[in-house]
Amino acid sequence: MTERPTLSRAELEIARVLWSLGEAGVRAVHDALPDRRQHDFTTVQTYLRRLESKGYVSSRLEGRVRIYKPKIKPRTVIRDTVEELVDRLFAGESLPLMKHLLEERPLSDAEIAELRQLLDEQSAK
Amino acid sequence: MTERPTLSRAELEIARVLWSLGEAGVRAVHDALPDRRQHDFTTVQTYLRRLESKGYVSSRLEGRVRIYKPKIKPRTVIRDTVEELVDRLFAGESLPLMKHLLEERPLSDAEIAELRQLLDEQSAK
DNA sequence: ATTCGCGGCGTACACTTGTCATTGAAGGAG
DNA sequence: CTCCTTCAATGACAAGTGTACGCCGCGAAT
Repeated sequence: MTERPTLSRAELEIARVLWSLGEAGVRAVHDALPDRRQHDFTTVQTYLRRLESKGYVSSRLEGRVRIYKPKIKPRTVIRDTVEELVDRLFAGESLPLMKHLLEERPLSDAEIAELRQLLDEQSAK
Repeated sequence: MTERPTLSRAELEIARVLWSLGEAGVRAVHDALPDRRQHDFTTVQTYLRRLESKGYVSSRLEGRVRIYKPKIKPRTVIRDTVEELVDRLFAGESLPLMKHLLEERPLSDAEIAELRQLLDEQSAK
């Protein structure tokens, strides 16, 4: 089993942005971060470097710019991260987390419909 | 707004155990931890001490044993923690997290029914 | 009394994380 | 050519985190 170190909170966000961009240099990632969480350019650079040393992304030098590319799929990272959260905060039960989400964060009708859909598929199996 | 420092992953689990016990000394918390995550007694003691200094629990000396008691409700901690996760890993959208949970972690029929129930209440409003 | 076992309390210590400052090369503006 | 902007590459550093160890005192067992 390939044991990768886990990602810190800040690194998770950088990873997410990189997934959404596909591939990108430091500047692009920096600019794509949500306003309320602006970091210094070099901070983002450090995160990306660490992401690489932890094995989550790869990079190549393109001209004078280093381009980073995700190496591990979102799915995988999300699975690991969520599993750990559920483990620690909900004793391994995912239902309470879902209930929390439903109660705490309002969903649009469309979203509710979508969830119903998914539930149907689940029980169909 | 009372700004409390956030809890680390390990501290979250200790907090969860303490909520489930209501009040407890170090030994009780230590013994209530899941097998796969046993820590040294004094490690648990340290976590509890830190939880207290971060303002999440209070304690009193009862005889020669220090009893810890949660000060912040699970609800609150869960809200903050989940919100941060959703923010960083899902750009603030909770639906993708729900979808992930549904796809990745199988639910029993009873649980599915319970969720349907909740969805109904949501859309009723 | 002496010795155990348990818990409290203080302290430690390496590793991780968040956050930059610096230094230096490379290209474009003038 | 010279200056300015833009990155890359490093180095740094304080705070946070995981994980104890050691000494001390108390009450129970010998």
